[in-house]
Amino acid sequence: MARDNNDIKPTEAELTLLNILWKLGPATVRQVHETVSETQKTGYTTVLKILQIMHEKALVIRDESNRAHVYAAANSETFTQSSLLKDLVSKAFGGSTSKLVMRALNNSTSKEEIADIRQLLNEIEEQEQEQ
Amino acid sequence: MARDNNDIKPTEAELTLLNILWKLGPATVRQVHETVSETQKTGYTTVLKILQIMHEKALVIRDESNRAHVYAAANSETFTQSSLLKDLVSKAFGGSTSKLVMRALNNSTSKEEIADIRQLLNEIEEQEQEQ
DNA sequence: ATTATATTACGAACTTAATCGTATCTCGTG
DNA sequence: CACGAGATACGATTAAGTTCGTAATATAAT
Repeated sequence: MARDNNDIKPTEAELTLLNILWKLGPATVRQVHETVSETQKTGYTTVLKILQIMHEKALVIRDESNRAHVYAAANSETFTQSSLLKDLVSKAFGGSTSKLVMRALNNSTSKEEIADIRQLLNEIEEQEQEQ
Repeated sequence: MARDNNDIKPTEAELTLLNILWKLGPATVRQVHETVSETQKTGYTTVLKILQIMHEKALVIRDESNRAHVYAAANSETFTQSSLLKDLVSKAFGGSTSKLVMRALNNSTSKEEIADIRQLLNEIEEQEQEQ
């Protein structure tokens, strides 16, 4: 009742690699490892292994036509962000997205951010009007 | 660099029990187990064990003055929600709270919720004015 | 006091995640 | 064609999380 095709929650290490793949686009293990090494010390084979596991879980796709396989995120960053948010909403906010939003807003938001969010609220309401 | 006194991230099972404790207030293992049993089939000693581990981690406090220990969440629901949000913002939204908020708003929000959020934005801006 | 009952404590089993060393494979170059 | 560099595959290890059975303990009832 939650382990469907497209809704496997990435682990922490997996999310780190997904962030890199979203930034780089399709990339080899070597490229991913180089990028991850900028901020952490992690062995090459560790990165390889995690990418292989992610492939089994269908979190990434890979092109095996060349000797160095090329990995790419299976889902968009937006999609994954939404999944993670839904998960958190259901587990820590009693299913209420607006509660989550309000809690987040109380944490930290600058004037510009508030303006951006107001703008977005307007757009959402306009869209609803049209339907 | 993230494992301070008050910022241990509860696991999934732990969060389930915290939700119950926030709802019930201070409660015995039996009470927690009864509540959790409404939605899942979980053994009594499983609940006990998790609460004991949470006590070691200081996620809960307990009153041992009676035979049946009374457990209570160590941190408020609000505090924990904020912690979880900060964690998610840093791991999946590049540190941008407003990106998270906008993604959440795009997911699902009713007219009333939008109104509530607008209200909150106003209040936040007023507060900033005063400072 | 003895027994029954409810509770905590302890520890084992199983799973998943994360890490890495070693073995194996592939391909371009001499 | 042999070799070496660079790649993948495989398996072992460690740690954390989850679950629960059994032992030990404390309280209440007979």
